[in-house]
Amino acid sequence: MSDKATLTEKLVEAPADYEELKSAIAGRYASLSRQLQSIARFALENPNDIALETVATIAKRAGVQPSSMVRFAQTMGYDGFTTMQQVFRSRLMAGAVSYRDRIRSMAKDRGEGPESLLDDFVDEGMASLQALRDSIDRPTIAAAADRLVAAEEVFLLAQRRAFPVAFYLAYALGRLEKRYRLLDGTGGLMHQQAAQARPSDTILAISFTPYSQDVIDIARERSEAGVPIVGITDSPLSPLAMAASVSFEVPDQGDQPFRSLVAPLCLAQTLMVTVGQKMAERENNRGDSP
Amino acid sequence: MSDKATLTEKLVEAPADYEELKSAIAGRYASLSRQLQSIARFALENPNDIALETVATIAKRAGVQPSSMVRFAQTMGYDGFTTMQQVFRSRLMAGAVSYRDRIRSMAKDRGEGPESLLDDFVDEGMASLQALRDSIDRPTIAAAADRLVAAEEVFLLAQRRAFPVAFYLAYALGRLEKRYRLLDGTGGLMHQQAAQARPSDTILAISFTPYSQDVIDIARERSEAGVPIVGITDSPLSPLAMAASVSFEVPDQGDQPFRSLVAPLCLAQTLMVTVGQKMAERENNRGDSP
DNA sequence: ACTATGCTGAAAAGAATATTCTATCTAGTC
DNA sequence: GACTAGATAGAATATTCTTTTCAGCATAGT
Repeated sequence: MSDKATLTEKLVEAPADYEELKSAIAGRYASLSRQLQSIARFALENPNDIALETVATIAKRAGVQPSSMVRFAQTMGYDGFTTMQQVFRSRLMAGAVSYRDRIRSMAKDRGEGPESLLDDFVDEGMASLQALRDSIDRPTIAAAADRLVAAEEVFLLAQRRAFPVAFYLAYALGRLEKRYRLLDGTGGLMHQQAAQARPSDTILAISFTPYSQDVIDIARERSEAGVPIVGITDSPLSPLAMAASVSFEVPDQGDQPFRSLVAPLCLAQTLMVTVGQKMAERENNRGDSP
Repeated sequence: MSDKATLTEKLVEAPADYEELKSAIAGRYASLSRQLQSIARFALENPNDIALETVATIAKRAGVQPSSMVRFAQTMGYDGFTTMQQVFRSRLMAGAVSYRDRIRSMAKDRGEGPESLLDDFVDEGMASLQALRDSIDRPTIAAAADRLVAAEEVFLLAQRRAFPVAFYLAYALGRLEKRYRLLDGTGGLMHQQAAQARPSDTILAISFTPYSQDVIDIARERSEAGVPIVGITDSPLSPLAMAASVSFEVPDQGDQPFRSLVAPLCLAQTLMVTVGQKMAERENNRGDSP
């Protein structure tokens, strides 16, 4: 008779807090049935719903039957849905407390050191985004996007710290089906690669202090050869800004150990979506009046 | 007879959010009966209890009868306790979700809705930073940093959209004078490169939906070979999280055209600075007691 | 192709909960 | 000191929610 553990199997002990539950779900995910997997995903993505709503409501929202929710809870080792819900509720309470603390410390007028580095960098990132919003000229974005759309090919040029931005741009341009070349300098061929850029192309160059000599040299040289340059840099006085026909100056926050790329990447994202829109428009016009 | 509105008086309209309710209670406090006053005090002091517990439980904790709780809710203009409880529940959620809305309304306070895409993406970036702050477990950062410091070499593994993060990490590790290898897959040698990772090393892998098959395969394989894996991904259910010994789940905001890297990069920055600190500590200790 | 096993969905049973009702109590007033 | 209006406690009721059950269905293995 003891083998009749088919239903309400409590082979597993029930996780007592949310962190445990999360890893328990992750660990057993693969062995769950398809529907139970979808419930698992829903639970991890909407923990607040699980905490506050009733089984019927949650089930509807997740597109399953209430009984399946109960089954899920039992599979995870709880004796019913209600028991599992407690875990989600305590998570909510713990979060609310720390949230309040955060408000309190913010209200303390920053006279207080944050509790962890993460808070520092989140604050810093938010500040640099605000600065970006305030300093970037909207028409410049449109102008740069126009240049990129008009270009036959887009050459992406960046080194060191700025390189991730160029790579992100390459990824985006690829998805937009825009021709591009990422000048990565493999095999020391960067100058040769760059030399292929013609006036019908556009170079999108990114560089921050300390400016990469290669990037600056290439930008200057190609600019003189008549190739339009769109620059993303950190000061209107940077040599890149000088060489560029259109340039963005992303304010650079202070002297952190490793400067953040948050602002430049946000700008890059905006630029790419703008390019995408303009390409679509152009496509439409071409279709309308051929 | 119409004057028999003595009970269930709905003379007052029910406050719709917690702030309103709070001031409504404060305003009418003096005119409440003694017991209702004590309930009012309890409610404002233990809003979490009101949100999550049952009437019976709350009543016992507050030292009154359940019916008194109902009467209190009705006095405040709700048609029952349950209705009032909703307000307390949404307060609890407000702390956890919808930073979007909060930021939007902050922007609205400044007078204006978003005029350009840039404003949209700045908002979005800030929201994802907030979500990052709330969802990342601080001890996990320390654990991951310890692993990285202890590693003989750090192998960086990422593809496509996640690659900029790996590159940024490479840049930072280089500056920290920590040995690393960036698995860039040049010449299709990624698997071979990765195969060199030994248990004394650590692989730092980054992958977001849609997960790169190569990254997942390598992480799984090396994990089985005993190499510690630190993962940065977007869900506890991602195959990368499963294979990793320590993993971060960076909440992924909705369905933007090109997903932002703001949050992962902020996390990467935090992780690198933490590693730097721990390396310095270690160095000091070694100097102190040789 | 067939059987066995496990999963899913609908609905009914069962448990818990909120709300209402009435008798009782308290405080203020004549 | 009795009376009245309002508030309270406790039990009864009605409602809502969770859980179980069972039949049908899909899946995988023989």
